[in-house]
Amino acid sequence: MSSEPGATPTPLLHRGLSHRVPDLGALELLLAVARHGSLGAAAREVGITQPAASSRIRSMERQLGVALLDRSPRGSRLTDAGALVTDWARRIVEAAEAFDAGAQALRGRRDSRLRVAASMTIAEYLLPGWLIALHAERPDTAVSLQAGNSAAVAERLFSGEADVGFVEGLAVPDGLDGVVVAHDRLALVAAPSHPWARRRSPLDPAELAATPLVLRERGSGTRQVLDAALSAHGGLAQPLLELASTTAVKAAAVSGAGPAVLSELAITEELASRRLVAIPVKGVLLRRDLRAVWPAGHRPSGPARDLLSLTRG
Amino acid sequence: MSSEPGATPTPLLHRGLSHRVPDLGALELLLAVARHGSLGAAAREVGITQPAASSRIRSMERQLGVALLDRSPRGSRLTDAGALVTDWARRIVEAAEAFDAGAQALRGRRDSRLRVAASMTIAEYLLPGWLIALHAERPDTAVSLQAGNSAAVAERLFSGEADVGFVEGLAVPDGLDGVVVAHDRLALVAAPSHPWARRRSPLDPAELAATPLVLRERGSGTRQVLDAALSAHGGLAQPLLELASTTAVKAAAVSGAGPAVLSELAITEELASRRLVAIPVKGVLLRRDLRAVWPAGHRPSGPARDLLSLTRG
DNA sequence: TGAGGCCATAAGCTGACCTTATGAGCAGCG
DNA sequence: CGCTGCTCATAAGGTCAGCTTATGGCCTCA
Repeated sequence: MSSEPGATPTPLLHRGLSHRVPDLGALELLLAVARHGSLGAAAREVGITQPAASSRIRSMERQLGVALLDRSPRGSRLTDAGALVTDWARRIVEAAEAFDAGAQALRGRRDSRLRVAASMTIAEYLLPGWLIALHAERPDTAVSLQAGNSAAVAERLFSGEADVGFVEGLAVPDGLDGVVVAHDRLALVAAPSHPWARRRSPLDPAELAATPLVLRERGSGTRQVLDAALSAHGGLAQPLLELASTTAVKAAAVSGAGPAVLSELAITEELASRRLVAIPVKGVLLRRDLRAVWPAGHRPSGPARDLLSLTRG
Repeated sequence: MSSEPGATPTPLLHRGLSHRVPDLGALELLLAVARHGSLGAAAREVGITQPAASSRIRSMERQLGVALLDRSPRGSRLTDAGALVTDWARRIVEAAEAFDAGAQALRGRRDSRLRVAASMTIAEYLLPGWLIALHAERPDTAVSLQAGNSAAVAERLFSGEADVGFVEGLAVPDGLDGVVVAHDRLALVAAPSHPWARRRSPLDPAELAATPLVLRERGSGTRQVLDAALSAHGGLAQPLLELASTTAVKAAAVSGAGPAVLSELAITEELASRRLVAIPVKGVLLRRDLRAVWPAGHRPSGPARDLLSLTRG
């Protein structure tokens, strides 16, 4: 059993998150206890027996090294630490709900009642939330999702493979009608250690254009918007790095490779924790519209309409 | 083994999230595969054998009903669906990292190198992110966290039980110095079905003051700010509901009980998915400062300084 | 053509988590 | 006072997911 004596500088702390964070089932159980004020009632809600719930919460307390519940013969209430842990747990569970909503749509069969085609950014950041909301209002709507670029979305709409599409970009593709459902601003960001992070005055667009950046590859939606916005200021400099995914660009920027331009949607987490810092730029509108689209003249009805009414009220 | 033919209209869909979402270990493994482009390399990173990784990813694909990887004798790459799933998975893992950072601080012993006392809102929403960032820069800083209201934070600082504190509120408690590290705006929100959600013009403060709201109990930070802001407009009406936690208020608002006033920090998720809608209010500044604080004259040094430099650059 | 990367399969072990059965503490009530 | 009904805890036993090791096939490159 790995009884090698020396070694392991950081003692056992590096066996991965999953050994330090309770699994989803335990977190759901904890939320249920918080709601009901009782282990037994929570157990019933999640479909296990009371002893199972008792033991599971107890091993979670052992794992975390923190007492979560005040148990009494009249029920169980969260301790102060327990309340905090429960709130953090709720965020994991919410992320898991979004994952689940997305995964179900991805698996969705062709006979789904609502077939959605969406661009990557929208599928990644916005759609799971919409699907959760849709499920809350119309629980029996089976949704299927296909992700692709604007051209692929348009094609699926024309061929009848999709009921409604979502695209990001400057204009509505030919032959489609659409409404704007959200906006996405592009932000210039850098690691906090970058000199620009300390600037007090907004950056000049020409200076931005002249500086090599970490970017998505040519042809991506983000890159197009940026190209267009900076064409009046001398055009984009040769990129510092060209990467294939938003995630890769983000990782490069966080690790200090250089400044990057990314969708606000992609970086809220990083900004909140100051892994990245936004750098204001003077007078350049790095904004793009996110639109719901459908074949011209065929305004969506039924489930597609339900979905749209969620996205834009 | 459940070989019943017909039946089950919603087949087994209600056994809880944890049966439909892969566990954290599997998600971490997937992220590692995405990074390395190889099951074997990913397995090494997370400390398991290659066959274990292979089988785990495969059962994840079975569970989700979606192919995640294109396997080849030269490695494995994400499919399109796999890329989406991986992005959604990353959000779960990030939430888990925040949970872990918070939980470690909560468990932290008194001999930790950095002892933090923070108000609930800050401990809940901001601190985990800061701790992740701190850990990235100073991996061996052991942090302990105690949560409480402003008075408790001040007390811990005076008694030397804490090295630095974080409070929300209108003013710095007596005897403490501080700097503003972030702002928190209070927002008026309601379920999308509420009439106010359809308003085009901003609400009049007097009308807001006159309407019964879902609120935290008297004495909470949020409530104080709201009271102060509306005292000039006739004072707050009798609350519709008075609840003990931010979460409970949020849940009530989402379920349509009535309009509520909540911290922006608490509702980003709900706004993004339109489970809640923000309602503009005319000319009332519902803003409060979030401050780092320390005993007057004893500017923080060492680890506390490191933490502060993360929160405000 | 052999070395070294990739992935898949098979057989066997372990441990986490479930169940059922039971007991003990506290409240309300006739 | 003792019954009923709620709470939580403990004990004993079964099941299954996920791990390991051992192996084999495919592809590339020197």
